[in-house]
Amino acid sequence: MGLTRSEIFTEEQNLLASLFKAMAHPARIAILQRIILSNTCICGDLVGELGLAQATISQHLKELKSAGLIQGTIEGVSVCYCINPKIWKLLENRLGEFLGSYKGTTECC
Amino acid sequence: MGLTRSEIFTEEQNLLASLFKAMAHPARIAILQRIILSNTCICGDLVGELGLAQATISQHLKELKSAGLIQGTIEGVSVCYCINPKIWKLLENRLGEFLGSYKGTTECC
DNA sequence: AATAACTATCGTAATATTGCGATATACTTA
DNA sequence: TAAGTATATCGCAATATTACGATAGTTATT
Repeated sequence: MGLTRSEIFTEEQNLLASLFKAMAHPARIAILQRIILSNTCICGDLVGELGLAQATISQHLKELKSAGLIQGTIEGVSVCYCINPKIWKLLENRLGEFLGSYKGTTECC
Repeated sequence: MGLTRSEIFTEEQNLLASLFKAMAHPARIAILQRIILSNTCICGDLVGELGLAQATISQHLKELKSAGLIQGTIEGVSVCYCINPKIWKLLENRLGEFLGSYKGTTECC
């Protein structure tokens, strides 16, 4: 008990859910917004700006990275993160498809 | 500790995160897909189709409902759920804005 | 009124997430 | 090589999520 039964769902359902999950925290939304805003990649700036501990920021970055939403490259002593364009495009497509599949035409409840 | 610090984020960030969170489970994606597919609302059909216990389905429906994504009306002995068009539109707009704010023009990392 | 059918809620166990201090690791510079 | 800077990881505590059996509540049918 207490464990998501991924095996009973389709790959599409699991994929969508995992992408949503990666973005299901305000700190991670904030991080993504910040990365998008300053097109050029940032890193430890986030710690000062978001008001969360360094360990916490690092953990959120790790989650975004393992979901594939961002990528990081070591740049000297710091790490430069940026959006992963490939996954971002995929996200736009799948999400657009999913949300667009509802045509709010017929009233129901 | 162990509690999301919503107060340090913007309303927009918290809103997006909460909507994502509501959809961050394959069962809830499946439920939404099923509701969208059979335009007319369903209910206990989900229990038989998804392979999760009735209590579990009910819990997921409650989460989708409290996030505003779906709405339910009592129809005799059963409950009829359907998409909440207002929130769905809002979701489409906000998400489109958010995802579209990234223009994958300049290479970075 | 009694029974059946459907859904919601309660209680509980297992697992996951969130946040942070402390520490480890990696690179740079003096 | 030593010190400094930046990031990742470990370990832990608090809280949240997931799943389900049991049970309660509600409406329909007999």
